[in-house]
Amino acid sequence: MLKRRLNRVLPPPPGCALSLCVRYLRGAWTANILWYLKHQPRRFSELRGDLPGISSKVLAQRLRRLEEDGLVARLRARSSPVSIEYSLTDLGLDIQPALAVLVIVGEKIKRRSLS
Amino acid sequence: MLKRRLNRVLPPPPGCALSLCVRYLRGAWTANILWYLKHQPRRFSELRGDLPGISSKVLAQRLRRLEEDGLVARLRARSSPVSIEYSLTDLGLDIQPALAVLVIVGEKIKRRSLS
DNA sequence: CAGCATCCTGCGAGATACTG
DNA sequence: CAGTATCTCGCAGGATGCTG
Repeated sequence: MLKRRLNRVLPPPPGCALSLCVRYLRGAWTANILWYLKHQPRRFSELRGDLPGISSKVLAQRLRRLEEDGLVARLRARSSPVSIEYSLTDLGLDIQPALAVLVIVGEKIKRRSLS
Repeated sequence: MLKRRLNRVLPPPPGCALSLCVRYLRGAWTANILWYLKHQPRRFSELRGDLPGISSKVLAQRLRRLEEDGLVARLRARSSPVSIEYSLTDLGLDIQPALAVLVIVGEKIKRRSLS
């Protein structure tokens, strides 16, 4: 059956740069995954440790989409005990400043909600 | 029936500042709505014009959540022809720099995908 | 004008179990 | 270790129509 990847969800929001970028961060975990890849490549189970509560299914899904979107690269490091490293591509690096600002705003929000 | 608002979606991603902030931008239109409120207060139908393709239902939902989250303020401007103005709160202003960076990254992405 | 009501689709996510 | 399979739930969003 023809799979209808018609982009029905998130379909015709204005094609401006903001929507373009936000689209990459869809999903509750996506931004955090990119954040933990900032400093070094990480393996699947390392990322699962970084993100307490994520299921392997969701992590695999997010990583797969990030790879499709060209933000994350996949490298099979070893094969005897299977080991796969995920790292940021150039595009993934480009998006990091945006995440940094989101973190700063998030901390402001946190402080505000405490007071 | 007891409505189970258990926050099942987006529930226990690490409670870090990044997740906190990303939570406010959930939804395809949210970031754009905030963006169009940046320079001046806007009325409902003005926003609908700003965001070609959005339905009034979705716009009303997003505005309501933004109001709950404390990012947007609602002001009944006139009552004879009902007119309601939406504007950014201080918190809504705080998040603007993050959106600005997302726009810049989005433009980089756009340029990259053209070449 | 500024929405709300209703019905429907598709995706993100959780839980659990299983595999090479 | 790095996933896949199956099931269920809830939300974002579209379409259409209606209201004060």
